[in-house]
Amino acid sequence: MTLATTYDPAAIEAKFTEVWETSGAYGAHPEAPGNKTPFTIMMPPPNVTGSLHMGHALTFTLQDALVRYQRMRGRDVLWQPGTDHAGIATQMVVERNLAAEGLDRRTLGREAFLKKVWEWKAQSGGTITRQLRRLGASCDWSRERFTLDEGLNKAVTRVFVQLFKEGLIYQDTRLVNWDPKLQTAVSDLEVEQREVKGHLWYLKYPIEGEDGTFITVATTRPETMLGDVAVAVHPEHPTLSALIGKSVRLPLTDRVIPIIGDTYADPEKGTGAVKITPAHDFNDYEVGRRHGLTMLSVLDKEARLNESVPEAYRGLDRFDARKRIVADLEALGLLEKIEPHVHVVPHGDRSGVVLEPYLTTQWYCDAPHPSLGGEALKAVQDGRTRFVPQLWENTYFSWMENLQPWCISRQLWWGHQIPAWYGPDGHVFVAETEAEAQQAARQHDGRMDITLRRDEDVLDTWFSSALWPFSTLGWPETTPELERYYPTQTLITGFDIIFFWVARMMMLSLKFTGQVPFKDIYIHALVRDEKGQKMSKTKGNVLDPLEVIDRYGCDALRFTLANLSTPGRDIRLAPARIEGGRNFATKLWNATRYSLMQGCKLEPAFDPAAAQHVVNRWIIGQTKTLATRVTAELDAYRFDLASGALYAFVWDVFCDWYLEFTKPILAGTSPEAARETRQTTAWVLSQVVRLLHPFTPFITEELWENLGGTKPLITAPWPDLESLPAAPEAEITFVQRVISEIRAVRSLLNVPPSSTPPLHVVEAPPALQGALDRHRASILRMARVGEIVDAHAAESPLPLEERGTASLVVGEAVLRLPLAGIIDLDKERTRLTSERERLTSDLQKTEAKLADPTFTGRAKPEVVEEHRARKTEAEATLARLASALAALGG
RNA sequence: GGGUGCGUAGCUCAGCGGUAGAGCAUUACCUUCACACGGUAGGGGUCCCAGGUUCAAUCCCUGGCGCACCCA
Repeated sequence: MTLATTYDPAAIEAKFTEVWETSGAYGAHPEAPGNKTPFTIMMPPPNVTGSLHMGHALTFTLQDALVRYQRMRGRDVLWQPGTDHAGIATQMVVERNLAAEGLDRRTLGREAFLKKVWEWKAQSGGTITRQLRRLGASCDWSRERFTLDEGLNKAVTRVFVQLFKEGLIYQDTRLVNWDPKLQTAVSDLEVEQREVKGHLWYLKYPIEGEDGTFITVATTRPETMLGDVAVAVHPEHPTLSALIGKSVRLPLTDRVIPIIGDTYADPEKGTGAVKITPAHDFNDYEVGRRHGLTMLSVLDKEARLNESVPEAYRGLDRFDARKRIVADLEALGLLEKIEPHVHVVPHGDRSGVVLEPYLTTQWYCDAPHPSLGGEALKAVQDGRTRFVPQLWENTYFSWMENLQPWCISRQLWWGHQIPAWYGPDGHVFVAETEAEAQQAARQHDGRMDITLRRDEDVLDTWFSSALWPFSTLGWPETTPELERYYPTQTLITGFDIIFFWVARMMMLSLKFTGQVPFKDIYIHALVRDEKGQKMSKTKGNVLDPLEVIDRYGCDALRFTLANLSTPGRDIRLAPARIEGGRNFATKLWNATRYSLMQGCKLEPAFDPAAAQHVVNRWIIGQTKTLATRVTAELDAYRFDLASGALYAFVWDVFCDWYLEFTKPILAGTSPEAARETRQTTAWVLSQVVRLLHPFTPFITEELWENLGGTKPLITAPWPDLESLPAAPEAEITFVQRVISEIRAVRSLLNVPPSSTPPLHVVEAPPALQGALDRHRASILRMARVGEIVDAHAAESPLPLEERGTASLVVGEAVLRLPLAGIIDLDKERTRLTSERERLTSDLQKTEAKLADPTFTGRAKPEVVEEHRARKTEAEATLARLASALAALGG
């Protein structure tokens, strides 16, 4: 079989994507596990209507690498795929589409609207999973789940009802973060605090009964003054505290509100007095509760002023109202001053609009409860679940230790509708089905026919994804999958959803299964552009993974992403980096193509432990070292180091040295050595493609097939080379150094590539002489040397200086390159002199250390020993250099 | 304001108590029979600054300075 001259990723990718999936290679096997240990990893479900971006490419590359690795190690792997309904995001898209047709969801009605969303899902829902296949994601697609499918819906309902029964889900009326654009409540996590340049308005409130005296309050939101119910000053404020107990007449209204004492008013800030608007500010809300103040809501769902305000302002948008109120106060002479002011303002992370603290009734989950957040915190503290890199546990801890009740209801239609029904008297019945709710209602009410109204709201999408690790496996049923694959081994995800998702999975998994959902949580970085900026469509700096795949190949992208995945550091991805990955793939392709051309073919009977030729024994030992290294790095989630080790091996060891060393053997006179070399080459390549397969699955599968692999590489066992002998290093290292030295000298002295001078051996102990003999052909070829001769036999009557000779000192060997008429003797002298200077300076440092009794006394013995050896070697090399220089009259 | 991480070659980053590394870029040479997406050789670094610990600090500690992110 021969390989195409040029590597064409597209054809290979299409072929194996198809072959792998249809062959069942991706599937988990609960029914016939044999003696395999399960390995489970949950795919963080992407938005069902989303499309693949570079962040996905990274996370799924790493997941797939881990999964392929574990599969090759003989685990029964379940990589559970699926998608998320992404409530707000999806509903927003569909509403936008409707708006383009001049429709809106309310005129359409709930049922018709949901039909539209399902249509949209049907239309765009397969996009991301198709794209994941192109990335090579080897998940068990036959088990794909969706957060709104029937089984998951059942799990969500079960969990909601049980938590409600335990009092861990409850309704409450309090301030929430309200998104006036989307007209829904959102959770604390969906709030983005943005710093904005605003103003501080100083408003003068007339003191009741004392004409001409005022108290001044500073506010960033003058429009809320219509909802003020008090003015607060610090009880120990030197001047203002005297006003406590008095009242002010609230301008623009006819209301009289009290001046109260509360430590919330900071004497150092603003004027020392603050207006209190409990229905529109989280801090004021607390003050209001402490003082039993009324909560006066002055905004409606769309953040327009409502009927509680004087008629002139009703219906005004909040920002129009601000201008109007400021103008009116100014006209009344009640605006003291305006200062520019930078402050943080909450924005909706989806809608981007300014959020309003808004008084509504919502459903809450008691996340801080010991049986939820408490357990989730403990599980990481006691190591049942481990973060990798570990530092992320601090992020997790700080969140878990300050948990707030989680607002789980959303005023949306796309999602899991809350299983709660209201009776005519407003009593709420929470049940898994309407029939059960009816029954409970009958008992409550005593009547047979009661019309129940279902709660219209849906649950936060993260509520359903929090159940993902077990709901996808069939819970609440006790399925074989749940028994076998839960708890899972590893979760791979980004740090941005530790709170949103990871923490909540921890809570609800522990609560409902009694076990942690995963043992390891591997947190990877964010992909940024080459300047370190977040990729975003508006900035126009996105790299589309699919375009990258088209251009460079999927393996190039995957390898590059894995290689850049340094723990704790973001990835700066530039096209030049991916080019590097592509070049690597091409290099591997060409090396294999060449090997195949040489007739290298996998020989099942080949025993690497029995190889004879030192070059082969060397590369086999190097391969063993590589396999050990890659395995260890993958076990430690060091995808960067594992891929880096493979890169260095393929390029610097296998291609640059081994293949070059084998050329004379293959062209040589010993058929036995040539045969062994062919088999060794094929064997090494077969190990390398296996070790690389998790990173670059497509090209390795293709190469493997061509090398003569019988069963698909995806199912091949992971290399275990522990029993092989270590590499004989010394001889090959010496030969490499000889070749490198000659090349360096030639380059420095501008010896033309076409000239092939002889190499004279002046001095060499028997072992090194033997090495020079054994590797003669390689040295001639790789260093472009004409012949290797004994210097003493070859001595010419002319002095060295006149002949023009370059000297090489390689360990215990001294070699010469006679370069008569070619080299510049001064240059050679300079070269040797600077070499001597460098060594002398090193030697002096080493000697100084050894002369220091505190060093020899306190340093570890092996370190001292190493310095002694260093000294001995430097002295010997210097002596040889000195005689070389002397020969040149230097 | 609280917290975390990062400052190492022109760029992007490894490394780590015992004489500084890679990739890319760059320079010179090479159409050497796998590969120019290549080969060979080279240049390039007060390892942010200042103290401290240590026989020994790029690495550990303290304090700065700068950058990024998270939380309030």
